[in-house]
This record gives sequence, structure tokens and C-alpha cells, in this order.
Amino acid sequence: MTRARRTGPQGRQPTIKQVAERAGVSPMTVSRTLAGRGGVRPEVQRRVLEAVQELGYHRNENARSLRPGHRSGLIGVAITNLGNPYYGPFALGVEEVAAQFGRRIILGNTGEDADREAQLVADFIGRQIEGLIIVPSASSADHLGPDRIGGLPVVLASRRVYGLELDTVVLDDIGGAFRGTKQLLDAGHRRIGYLGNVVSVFTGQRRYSGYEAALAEHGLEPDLTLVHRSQQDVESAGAALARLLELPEPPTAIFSANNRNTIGALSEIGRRIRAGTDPGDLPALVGFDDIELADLSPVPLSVISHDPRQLGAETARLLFRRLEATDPIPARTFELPVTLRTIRP
Amino acid sequence: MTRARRTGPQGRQPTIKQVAERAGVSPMTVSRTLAGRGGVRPEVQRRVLEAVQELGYHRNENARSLRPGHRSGLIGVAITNLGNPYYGPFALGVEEVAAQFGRRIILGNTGEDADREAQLVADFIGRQIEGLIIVPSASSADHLGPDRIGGLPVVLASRRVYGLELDTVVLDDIGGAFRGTKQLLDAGHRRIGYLGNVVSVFTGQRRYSGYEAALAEHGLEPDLTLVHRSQQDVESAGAALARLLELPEPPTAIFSANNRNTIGALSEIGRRIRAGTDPGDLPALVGFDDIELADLSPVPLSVISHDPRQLGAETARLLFRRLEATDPIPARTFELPVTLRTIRP
DNA sequence: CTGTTAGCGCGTTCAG
DNA sequence: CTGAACGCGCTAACAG
Repeated sequence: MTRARRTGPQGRQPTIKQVAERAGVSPMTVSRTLAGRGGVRPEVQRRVLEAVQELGYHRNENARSLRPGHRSGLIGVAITNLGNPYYGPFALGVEEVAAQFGRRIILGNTGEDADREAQLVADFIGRQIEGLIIVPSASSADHLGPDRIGGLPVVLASRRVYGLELDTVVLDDIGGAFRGTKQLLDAGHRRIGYLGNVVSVFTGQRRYSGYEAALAEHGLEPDLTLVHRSQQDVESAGAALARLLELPEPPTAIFSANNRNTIGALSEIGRRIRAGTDPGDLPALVGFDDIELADLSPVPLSVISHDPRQLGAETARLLFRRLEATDPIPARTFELPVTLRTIRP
Repeated sequence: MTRARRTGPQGRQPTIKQVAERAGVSPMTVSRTLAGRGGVRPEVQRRVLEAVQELGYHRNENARSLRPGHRSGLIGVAITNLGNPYYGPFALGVEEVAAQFGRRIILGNTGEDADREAQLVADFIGRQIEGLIIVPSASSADHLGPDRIGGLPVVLASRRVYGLELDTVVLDDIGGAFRGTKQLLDAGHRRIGYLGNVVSVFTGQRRYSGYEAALAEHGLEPDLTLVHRSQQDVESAGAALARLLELPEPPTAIFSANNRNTIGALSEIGRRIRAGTDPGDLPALVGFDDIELADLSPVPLSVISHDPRQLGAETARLLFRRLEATDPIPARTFELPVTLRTIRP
């Protein structure tokens, strides 16, 4: 009968001392046995392991990491919006690489709120994380300064924070937006609407500037009546497209700067087609980020494609490269390539 | 000049002792100041807080939680597949409620692998988590038995594990699948294919039995040539539908048991329409789980709708109810309702 | 109001 | 091969 219930429902975990007592040895012998470096009689080892089993003992990692030389094995991860189908896979990429390196991740959602982000970072540091991965919200410069995080290794993902010398992994936002917009221009479109996220966000700026640059190449300037740059979610993106389509002279094509806007736009397009609009009267679309069900698009669609899971993995690898380096490394920024994928010409 | 760099890039965090030294007081005074319960001269407090700032000091939560009576503030979360757009929002729901209760989550991805899940749980326990939230992979009974987790509060989400008395939050899988299938039957369909996930998974069984029950109500039995129950991802789901459509007598409608299968099926349908197939010759669809861009479906579509974020939130709330209870609570199972949403009749 | 003592769980160091 | 002492960072309890 292996009754292993410990000190009641809310009780603490059993300690090495309890195991020692039960096995009739000293705590040191238990420690040695569990360390697996030998130096304990096999028979004693068996007794110890038995006691471990019976009590359901697990070494207290917090106490262990207290000792000099030991590491916490924790990586802090702060993400802006886990609800976005983009960031689930991103977190997965981080988690997988962290697991390969024997680390666990402690995860917080910032909701694009710099204060919340600062709280999270402070808490993470208090938990002795070995490194930090952040998708920074706009204006998160303060709490990431060297005087706040000390020498803690940090890697930013997706977005940079100007004025901070931190490792960063971003996408080729400008190039992707440029090529996407150019594809529309090459197809003959001249009135190209823009659906994007908040101006203050790094990717928002970059993708808009790629859009601008492509227009400029054709001697065009953005027509600001066609530009909506404040949608963070699918609903408002759909509404923004609706407004564009109700203009006296609506755009013939749309560049949308992220998956929320692309999906909102496509949903609105779907609704209009169901209401009887001819697909030929609806705009062509190029969107940043992959989306599922792109295959169903009733209008010409291309996406600027990349894998968020890979972005997460690369970000984590960069962190571990720094963690395992002995010499100081200067901060680097990597730009991951994106590919323009034509779903429906 | 606030040079706050600590002991070099890889150095440990500054300690209370260092702060005390810098402020010219004892560690206790620092502790008291930070605890904010008064009993320290205002001027001394200022000196202490100054030193805290200058050193970039954060209390070591691991050391704190070592003390009797203190809690770690950590909730362990093990999810089967963070890459699934279902589980990002689920994790968000958990995180948000945890944050409300002042807890942080430590997250691991199991990839449906029971061994990995067991490892994660063991590690989490070693980190002194206060509670555990798991989306159990099939056959994860062993490492969740009371002799393994002791009195640690655990809540399962999405799936039950038979033989274990654990709090569980599931969806109305059977009812949802029943109503979805019934809708197809009521529309006159008799050859209704089934696309589902692995048989061994709890939800897979339940949703299939709902499908069966609806058929039975019409005196029908599942035609096993129309049933594919091993697809875990979008690609294989699309391939499974393709096989169904190539049958001499293909199904006129499909019930798909989760978002991966629904999306795979819709993609395949989209491809065929682009290849020239008439939408009228393609099956109607009812799918479990909401999907984005459902609006674009070219065939009749309904979804069995529910919010994974809310599932996560409810799961977390159940955990905290247990954590904050003083008396032991018997294990309970909650079944969250789902709604049948007709996207396109 | 402030400092000293002691101990949380663990593992290194040194004795036996 | 095994155990005792010590200290990691922190704070409750007890002086002063």
C-alpha cells in the first residue's frame, strides 16, 4: 500500500529531510543518491529511492537555485497578445527551443500595455530568470534600460525598441510590404487602400513605409483617405474596409498589414458577396502574415508569408547563444526573410 | 550617474545584503521597508529605496517562497499543442485569471506525449507550483495519480482522465456533435462523413458518439467507409476529405470534429472549386470549434461554437476556488455549453 | 525604530 | 562510503 499523500491538500512538498528520515539516512545521502554521481552503497540507494517514491518527493528547484553556481532554469517570456493566432505558435517556438536547452518558460501577456510589461519583467527578475524574451509594446524603453535589467540577457522579437542596445529578431517588414504592394501595382492597381495597426507600433511603421516606398516607385503618394491605421482586431478591420468600400471612388486593391486586418477584410468581403456583390467589384488583397483558409479567398489574394513558430525558435536560439557565451557579445539585430506567396492571382 | 550594472552579464541578481550595505543599514531594515508595513524611519526608507534603485534590486522570490507559509505564486500549465490556434486563447484565459489572483504561469507544451507531460509535471512540482492546469494527453493517468502529485490541486481542461478524481472542465462535446449532425440530417443528408482526431483522445470519442447518436435517432448507423478518425493536422484532414470525395458514392455532408479538420476540409473544398468543381457538388459542413474566416465558406457551413479563452478562464477559476478553499472539496466536472452557429445555411 | 538570531531546502566542503 | 557544519537570500520572532 503506497499511501503517498503528503501533508494534506494545501501542504508543502516533502523535503529531503523527510526522505532521509524515512530511508534511515542523512539528507546528504539522499542528495548524493539523487545527484547520481555515485558514492553511495547500492543498497542504500535503493532504500532512498524507495522513500522518494513513497513520499512523492521532488527536489525543490527554488532552494537548489539559491545555491551559488546554480541556475533557475527559467526563461521569462512576455507577449503582447496570446489571443492572436500568431503568438501561440510563436510561444511554441520559444518553448521548444527552451526545452531543448533544459529550460522552462514563465509566460505573461502584456496586452500591449507598457506598465503591465514592466510589472511582468520585474516579477520575472525576482524569480531569477536567466533570460528574457519580449515582444515589446510601444514605448517600453524605460523598464528595459540597462539600469533596470542589469546584465540580464534579453532578446526582443518582432519589434525593436530604439535607443536600447538589445538583441532583436524582426521580420523583413519593409521589404515584405514593399513587394506585396508592388505586386498590386504591377497588376495595374493605382488606388490601393491600407489597413494597418496602430501607428505607434514598430511593425506598423515599417510596413507602412514599405507600402509608401512601393507607391513612390510608381510616382504615387498614399491617398490618406484610403489609409486606416488603427485596427487591432478583426471586427474593426472589417468595419474599416467597409468604410473604404463606401467611398465614392473605392480602392481597387487593399494592402493589409497583419493577420487581424487581412481576416477582417476577407470576412467583410465574404459578407458582401453573400449579400450579392460581384467578386469582381471587390478589391484584390495582399496581406502581411499567413492566414489559414487563404485558399477560400473569393478575390485575388497574396500573403507575405513567414512562420511565427520559427520566429520564436530563432529568438530563443539567440538568447541561448548569449547565455552560453563566455565573452560579452555586442547586441545584434536579425531580420528574418519573408516570402510573397500568391494564393490566387 | 546611476551606474546600475550588476555583477557582469551573467552575474546573479543583487541581494538584500548588498542593498543594506549600500544604504548603511541591516538587511532587516531593507526587508521591512520593502514589505511596506511601516516601522522604519521615513528618511531611512528613502535611503533604502535609493539603494534599491541604484542596484536594480528585486526581491528573490525563490528565496522568499522558501520560508514557511509563503507561496511560490506559480501555476503550472501543460498544453498539448500551443501551435493550434485553439490553445493560444486558452492559455490567455488561464494567464489572465492567474494574473488577477497574483499568480504567474509556467508553461509547457506536451505535444500529446504522455512522457513529456509527466516530465513537465515533475519539473513543475519541483518548482513549487501551487496548482496545475493540464490538457491531458491520452493515457496520462499514471503521473496524475494521487500518489504522484500528492495533494497538489489539479484541474484538467477539455479532456477527462477516467479513473482519476480530478476537477475537470470540458465542453458539451456529445451534445454539440449531436446537434451539429442532427442539423445535417434535418437538412436531408443521409451520407454524412466524419473527420475526427485520434480515437484515443477523449474529445474524439465524445464527439464521435454524439455523431453516432444523431444518426441513430434517424435509424442510421455510421458508414465506416465515410469515417476518418486519425487526422491531427490541417494537411491530413484535407487529404482525408479528398479520399472521401473520390468514393464512388461520396458523402453529401461532413461532420468534422475539430478546427484542424474543419479547416483542412474547407481548404480542400476551396482548392476543388478553384479547379472547377461546382460548389453544389461539394459536401455541406458542420464543424466543432469556431474558425476564423468561416464567412468565406463556399458550401453550407455551421460551427459548434465556444470560446477557448473562456474555457481557460473557467479552468483557472476552478483551480483558484480550490486553492482558496479551506475545507477539502470533492472533485467536480463542469461541462461548458456550446452553441450551434449557422454561418451559411 | 533597528539589529541579531535562526531556519526555510539544498549541496559544497570538510571530517570521520 | 557517510555525516555535520555552513551558507545561499530572505524574513518572523525576539531583543535592544
